[in-house]
Amino acid sequence: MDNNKISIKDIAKFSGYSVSTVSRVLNHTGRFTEATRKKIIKIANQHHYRQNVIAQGMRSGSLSIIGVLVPDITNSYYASIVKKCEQYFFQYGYLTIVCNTNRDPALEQKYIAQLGNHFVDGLIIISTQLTLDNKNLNTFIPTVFIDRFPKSTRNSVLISSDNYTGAVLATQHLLDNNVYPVMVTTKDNNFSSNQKRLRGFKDTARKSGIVSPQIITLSNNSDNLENATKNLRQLLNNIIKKHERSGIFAVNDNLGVYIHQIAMKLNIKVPDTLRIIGFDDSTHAKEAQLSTIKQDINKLALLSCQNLISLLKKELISNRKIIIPVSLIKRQTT
Amino acid sequence: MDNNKISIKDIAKFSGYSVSTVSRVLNHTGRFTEATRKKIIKIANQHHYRQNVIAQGMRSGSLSIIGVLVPDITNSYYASIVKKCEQYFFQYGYLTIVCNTNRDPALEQKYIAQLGNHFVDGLIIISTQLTLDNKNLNTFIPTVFIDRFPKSTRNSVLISSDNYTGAVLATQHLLDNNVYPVMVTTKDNNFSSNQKRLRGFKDTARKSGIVSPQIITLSNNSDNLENATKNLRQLLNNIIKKHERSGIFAVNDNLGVYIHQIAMKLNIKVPDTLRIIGFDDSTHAKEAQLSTIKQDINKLALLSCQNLISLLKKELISNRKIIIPVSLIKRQTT
DNA sequence: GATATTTGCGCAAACGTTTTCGCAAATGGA
DNA sequence: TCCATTTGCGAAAACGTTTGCGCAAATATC
Repeated sequence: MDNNKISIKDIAKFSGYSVSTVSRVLNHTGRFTEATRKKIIKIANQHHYRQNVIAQGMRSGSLSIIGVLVPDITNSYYASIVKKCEQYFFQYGYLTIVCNTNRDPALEQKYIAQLGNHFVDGLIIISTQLTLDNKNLNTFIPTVFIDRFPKSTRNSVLISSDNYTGAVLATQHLLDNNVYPVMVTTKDNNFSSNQKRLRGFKDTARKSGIVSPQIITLSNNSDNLENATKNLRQLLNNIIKKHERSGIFAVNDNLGVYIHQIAMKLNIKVPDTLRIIGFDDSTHAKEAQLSTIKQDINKLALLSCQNLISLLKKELISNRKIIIPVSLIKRQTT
Repeated sequence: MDNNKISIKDIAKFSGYSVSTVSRVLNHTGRFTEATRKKIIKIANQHHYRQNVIAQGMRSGSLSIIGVLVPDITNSYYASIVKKCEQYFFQYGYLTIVCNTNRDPALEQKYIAQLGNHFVDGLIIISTQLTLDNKNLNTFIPTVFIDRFPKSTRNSVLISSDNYTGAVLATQHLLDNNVYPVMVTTKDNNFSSNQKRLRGFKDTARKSGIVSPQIITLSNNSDNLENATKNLRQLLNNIIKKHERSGIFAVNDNLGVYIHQIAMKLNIKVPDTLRIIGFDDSTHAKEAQLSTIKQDINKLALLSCQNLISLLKKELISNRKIIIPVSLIKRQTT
């Protein structure tokens, strides 16, 4: 029985034609008679011939694969991006290798090193490192960085949402609600996106006359919120004691939803006593009816894909740092 | 400047050694002096040599890639499985190509055909087709099918949760609550998993004396729940009018959570007037405090990976159809 | 010091394609 | 009928590895 090891050579042998003719027929290039085409195709089908992309890649120098690195595909934000990318690239003839870096810089490096061995034509990276050690990126693989950028890059495009303006919108929204704004964030604030959100909050609060805007940094990262619960209860109680009308700007929706839940457990009325706004517009936020700043994930993903394709085609790229507008979504928590 | 096109040949030239010696040094195989090793490694590093997996694949016949097909990576159930698989396979030296089949059988076929061209060593498939047309699977790629199985398979392992028993547990739980059980499902019920859940419900309800158990099939699939809202409102009202204490067994958590939300909007008290139980134990269910049947996703994914690796190693596999136990999770909706 | 063994390394083939070049046969134009 | 062009197809090289084989030099054995 012929299992899957039928090559173009075998077909050449069986059909009596040469390897080159078989190749031309199979690729519909060059010259051949309709008669030979039929014979060759027939034999190829009979033997369940499958083209060997490895050998093709050997010749062309490419496997037509794109690598996508995300911290954790279980997170709906990353999942959405990965899905869009995968579907977009498939239309352009690329398959997508997905890597969960698990917020581990060393693992991220491993993946990049591995993918750098001529596996992929291009990369989409949502990095977990503040300064991406680009030792492994010096193979100059065309790369689109989303949200978090390495210090210096070559052959790449940087894309992110407008985190600063988003924070301004959120803070201003709280101020417009006539509440005292407090920002709650996590230790992950070495991410450039989080830093921009902090800055937007501070600037806006100061502009409204608050001299030293209050920022609460929880000790744990956003994955491990449970551990921060005790702190959070105290903090929430403190906040509502201090200002009779206060509003929390949570650095992301996960945190915002979590704060909302704790407030409910503490019988703190939202939005009457406490207002809450998040950032991201995740599915969680939708379900919890959390006000938030909406990132245009579709646009983000689409632009990432388009720019990567442009990089691959070596087209001229005018704007190598793209900022995508965000918008305020008012829901029940403000 | 040497970009990323440095081959083992170039290093041979630069170092004065032969290609074979360079290869042996780089792979730490065969014989060579420490001195030559140092020289070669140095030159390789200087020129940023990266091994070419395509050429290696050419020789070995494999790229060490696994393909994972899921309907939609945005769904947390599939995302969890993909993540586990990807991480497991990476430890074993495999990268993972992820494909969103988008519940489109034709697209699924396209992916399988593409991956069949010697791209992958093995496949994990959560199919969207009732009967998987295995024309493209006759390349005998080792495959693990999760949840939904094709009619006939070769070189594959089938794995799913115990959907039947899960449905029995859910239904019995409602009966134990002394409520009249109604099952709500969607048009996706051509999936073998859903069919098993239906059967489990019917059997259990009948056993309790209900002659013709009530099953409501919503017209739209689980992605498009909004369109079913109007129906659902009427249905819920009908149900609670008919039986003073009723309980809904939703075929999956998405649907269960959705029903819960609508019930709240209709001011139907849950669990007092209406009890609800879902299936899957998704994150949504946790957040909504929905009672549910918990699938052991970790075990499911782990066994899938282990069995695929076994298939790849051509190990003897005793059990080619694996059923994973489920358990009842009682929360606030029952 | 002669023989046997080990060591270090090079040669060349092979993996499955695609593509350039060239040649013979077929076709066209007068 | 003769020459020019077109057509169909084959030979061979190339892509970057790995690896079996062999050979000379180095080392060990007595």
